[in-house]
Amino acid sequence: MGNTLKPAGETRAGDVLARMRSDIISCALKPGTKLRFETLRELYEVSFSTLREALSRLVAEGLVVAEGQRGFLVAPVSLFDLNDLTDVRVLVERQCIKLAIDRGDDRWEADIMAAFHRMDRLQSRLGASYYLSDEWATLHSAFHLSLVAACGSPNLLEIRQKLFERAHRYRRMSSQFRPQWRAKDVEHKMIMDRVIARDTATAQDLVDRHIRETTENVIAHASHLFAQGGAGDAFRRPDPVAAE
Amino acid sequence: MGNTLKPAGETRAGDVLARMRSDIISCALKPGTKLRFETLRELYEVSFSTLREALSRLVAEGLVVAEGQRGFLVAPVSLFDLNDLTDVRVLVERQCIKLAIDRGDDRWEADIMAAFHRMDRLQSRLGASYYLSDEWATLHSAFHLSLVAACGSPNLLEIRQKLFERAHRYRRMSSQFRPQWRAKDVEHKMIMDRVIARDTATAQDLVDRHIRETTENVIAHASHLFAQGGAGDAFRRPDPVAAE
DNA sequence: AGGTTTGATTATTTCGAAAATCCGCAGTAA
DNA sequence: TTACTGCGGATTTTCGAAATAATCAAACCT
Repeated sequence: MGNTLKPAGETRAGDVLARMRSDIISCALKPGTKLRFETLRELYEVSFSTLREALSRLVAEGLVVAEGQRGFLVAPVSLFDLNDLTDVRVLVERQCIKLAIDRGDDRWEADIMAAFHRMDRLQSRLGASYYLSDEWATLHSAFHLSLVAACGSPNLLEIRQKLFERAHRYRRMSSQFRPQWRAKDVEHKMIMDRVIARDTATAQDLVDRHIRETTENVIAHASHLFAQGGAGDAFRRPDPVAAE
Repeated sequence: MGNTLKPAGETRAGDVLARMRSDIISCALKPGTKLRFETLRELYEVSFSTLREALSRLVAEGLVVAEGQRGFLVAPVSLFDLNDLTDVRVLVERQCIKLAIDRGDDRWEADIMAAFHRMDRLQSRLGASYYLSDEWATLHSAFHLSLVAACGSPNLLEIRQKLFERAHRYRRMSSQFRPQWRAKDVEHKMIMDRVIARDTATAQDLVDRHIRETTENVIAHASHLFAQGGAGDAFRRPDPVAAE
């Protein structure tokens, strides 16, 4: 049991994967742009094979799409996709909440409170613009995961996590414009309370609203970014996205 | 608008992907087997890079799991995974059915009947052992897809399709032993009738039972194939979410 | 003897060049 | 003009070898 702890020992592909994911979510790589290998090779300082590896994994996460043998593309954003994504997330999250409340134990409750506390403390420390911090995003993700971690379904959790990551990009697009995140603080606390009180129906409804209201916020403040022509880009004109 | 204009132009990686998927589903590559590159390179007659490409995509489909920097593994099967998979499929399929019935048009109804007819005719032609045929499996898959094709949610359909593929491997494991598929014929017809009649609740229940009964059948006849050692707590580890 | 380190062996990951493919454009014919 | 065909440049995909990491076993220390 010598090396159970190796957070530093990461593969090069894993490193590039993480950097590209971050760049895509932060829109440093804009939605819809073509990903040319030569350009990426300079940008991330790796070879073709390593890039291909990272690209393949990002395709699996839905952040990159493969265009046959015509290369790769940053997954486009659209109003349609955002709404669809939201509906699927609500379906999955409601089920996760239900199962977690049915199956969760004391340890699970404690983990939720710990995750909330960490997120809450960092919020206080960072002040008004916490929602721009990558560190807060991580704790926010961990909090929502802790709520459903006890659901007992690895398959559901994996699906949920992928959807969460994709939604994260949309959230980020709006948060850089106008922060309407103030109300989210209390919402998180309310959700935690109802979950730990094992009030399934109310907890589900709160999470449902939590997700849908965030989506509406994004649509209100950032939808101009993905109305096909609007986004300015330094490289090429965005291709009209194939309908299906 | 026809984007189905390239059936011949396939990449080498795509070809290997298809062959490996087929071999995994048919259990020619047994669950839990370590996939050594050198072996695979001889078996499929391609190079490391091409293999890696195919492997990556199979990981995305859940038919192969990656073990850090310790190579790849055919995704193990277990009673736990089968039950979990079934529950998630029921959740997703019920929602798909509901949405499709809400949103489907005449064209959708016609497509369902066409898909059923093709499946039904092939069944008659092949006789008693139709369920072993790859061609029938394709038509069966197409029939179930046609039922939900009008649901209007690309994200949900993509998730559904991946789950369907994984379940296919389990179905195949039992069908090679003892065929209990006789009743499925009438079930398919009943489901089609209730869907086209827009009887949402009944259609959902029928599909629900259709899936769960198949799972029970698999457990009854093939579970001895995946009772490897103890409980499957060491199976399928996706991305560890960085807590800190 | 038990447990740990060292070193050889095996397997995976990464690399950059070579082959295959795609895209745009010019030239030709209807 | 409009549509078809064949070249030239650019991009992706594939290849096999070299570098990196993991595995196993024998030797070493306690």
